Amino acid sequence: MIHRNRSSTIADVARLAGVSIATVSRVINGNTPVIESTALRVRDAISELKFVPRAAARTLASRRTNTIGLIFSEIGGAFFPLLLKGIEAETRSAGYELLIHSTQAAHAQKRRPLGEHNTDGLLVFTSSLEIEELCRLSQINFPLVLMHQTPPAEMNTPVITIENKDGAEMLVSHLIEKHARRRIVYMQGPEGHEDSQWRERGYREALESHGISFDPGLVVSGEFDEEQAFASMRQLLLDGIEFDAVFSGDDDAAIGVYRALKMANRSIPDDIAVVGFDDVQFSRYISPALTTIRAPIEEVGREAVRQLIHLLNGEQAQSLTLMRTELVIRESCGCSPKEVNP
Amino acid sequence: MIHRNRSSTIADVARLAGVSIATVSRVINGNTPVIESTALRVRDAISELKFVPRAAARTLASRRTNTIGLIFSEIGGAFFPLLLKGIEAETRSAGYELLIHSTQAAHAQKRRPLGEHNTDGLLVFTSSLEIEELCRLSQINFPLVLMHQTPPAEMNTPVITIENKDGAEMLVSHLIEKHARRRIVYMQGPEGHEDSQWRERGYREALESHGISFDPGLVVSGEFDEEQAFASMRQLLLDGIEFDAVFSGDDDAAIGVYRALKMANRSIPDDIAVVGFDDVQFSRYISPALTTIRAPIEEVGREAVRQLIHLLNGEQAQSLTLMRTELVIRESCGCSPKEVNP
DNA sequence: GTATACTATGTAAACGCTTTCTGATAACGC
DNA sequence: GCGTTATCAGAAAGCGTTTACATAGTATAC
Repeated sequence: MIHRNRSSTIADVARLAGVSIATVSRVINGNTPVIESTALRVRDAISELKFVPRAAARTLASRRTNTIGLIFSEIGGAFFPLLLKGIEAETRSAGYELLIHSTQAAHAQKRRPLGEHNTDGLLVFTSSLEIEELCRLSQINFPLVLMHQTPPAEMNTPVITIENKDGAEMLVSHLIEKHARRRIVYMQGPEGHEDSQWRERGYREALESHGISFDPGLVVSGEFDEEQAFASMRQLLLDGIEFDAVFSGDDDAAIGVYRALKMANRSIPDDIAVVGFDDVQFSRYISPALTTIRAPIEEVGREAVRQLIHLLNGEQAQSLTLMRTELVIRESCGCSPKEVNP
Repeated sequence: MIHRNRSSTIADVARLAGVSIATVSRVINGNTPVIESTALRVRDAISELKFVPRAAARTLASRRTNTIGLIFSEIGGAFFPLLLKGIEAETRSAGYELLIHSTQAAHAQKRRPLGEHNTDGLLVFTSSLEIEELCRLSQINFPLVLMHQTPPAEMNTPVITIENKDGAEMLVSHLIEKHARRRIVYMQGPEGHEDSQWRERGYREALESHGISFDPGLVVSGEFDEEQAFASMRQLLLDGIEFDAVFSGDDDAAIGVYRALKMANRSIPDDIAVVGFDDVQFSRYISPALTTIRAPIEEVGREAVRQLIHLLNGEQAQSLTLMRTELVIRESCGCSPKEVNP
């Protein structure tokens, strides 16, 4: 067994190229001019020794980690891959590394959270970080960008989110205008969930602008969750509440609604129209295909990174970025299919 | 504007606690005994100053990054979130950080890849890293664990993968035994894809053990992709090839198969039974619900991390870990539904 | 031709920890 | 009581870079 020979350092390169380590550093970083002939010798030496600078040493000396941290609470959601994809791509092309962290219950306290000690800036998804820590970071002026979460009033942290209200309004208006629905159920997401609050606002505004009065009895809990939506829908049916459409809050909940309605032999969309929100992968495949709202999740990720990079460069960042949402009409609202779907 | 006051260092803590920095370090790392009364003073000082050690300085001094790298090629796939979830959770509970990297075309060369310089060990998913780099890392004895990819012969790198062959065999045997299918199409994945090769082997063995001779005309390209599967299936139908079942290679391809069959007015499963592989989220929701194979993806991720940790601890790792797969019977094979699905 | 201003490179001091070596004190055996 | 061994804590030497400062050499100005 050969000992793992300590890999080469900048000093080895300097020796081989016959220059000082400072010059090697300059060639690598390209921030100070080095005469081409010298640079060439250095580059040759680098590739001959397969030299790769140690990230830790650079960080220690330069006080920049070259790393962005991402904090989120759940990997589960169907949109997470898209978000991550956008973040990863943009982080990459900005020349940063990406450190990720979920704050699932179990290990929360065990780990040192991401922060000044190992990242240059942080991307925080919804409420995955305690307000307290958020404030601390904000106070020490640590670069921070929030996604789908408005910061406490005194913090001036950039936020990227989607047009929840507009999306919901489009959906509900479509049900009212094109399908003459008047008694539309809204299923709320988890308590205090910002996306849900905005969607509810859009729902209300759509009702209002069409002269339909708001009926609190039509707002139930769906929790953005199939099972909870199923239970709430059954209850609604058992209670004999009358309604002709359901805005399920999100696509996951729509599945629960479908199950409950089918079990009760209500036809979708003839008896009850159903619409979701998110346009996750399965939405086009369920039967009838789900009318929903598509949000540019990947773009949310990219934009969040861009704003963070602005902050890292000491530039001004946009304090609120709202991404446009888009109505995706399929069959569950009562429109006719445009294509064959399984 | 207040200057961002340089955050406190180990020296500040030492001063406040009236000890040397060495003692502070020992209290933090807990690897050398420190008398309790002293330790207490140090801990108080740490929390008073809100001291958090700089990762870079620790890494530089200790030559351990405390970080695991994950390399993959595509975030897209439906199983990626599960894999990541397993990896994240296990990494976390082992006390490591997780650095992720995708090798999507565009930025591949632009970035310094993950490696010795910024991680302690690497998790590599399928063929996301060039063989060359893989060999280099292996040669310098860098801790490496592969997922769903067998290493080149001379490398002795641990591999975690799933029982592709057994799964395929279960599926095909089920079609033969329970549904009396004899002419079963197999749709291959991408050229050289290991999962696909094993699935094909399972397919063949199932045929053989039931006395059905292998017909190369029933093996077509599906590429694990909806569109490609759709095209291949249409071609098969146009060519008038006779078959009574399709093993689509994976669930994505099954969607394409569904579309082609419906378009040709062939009933699933009465005319043609269809089975997939992976059990992604939509499989239970499409109609008819897809019979498929479920693999413990999350567990693959966890196990990969565990093996890597073994390596990091200088212990022996298992060279091959095969995760058991499970037959999920729904309707598309011809079995009757057990529950109401949308 | 000397004074001046650049330019390209070298020197050496950080950066903030871990860890080896060493010393002081206390505990122990006899 | 003295020598020996444990135990705890400090001093100081790195770890491998970046970068402020110094210097030598060259071009520019007069």
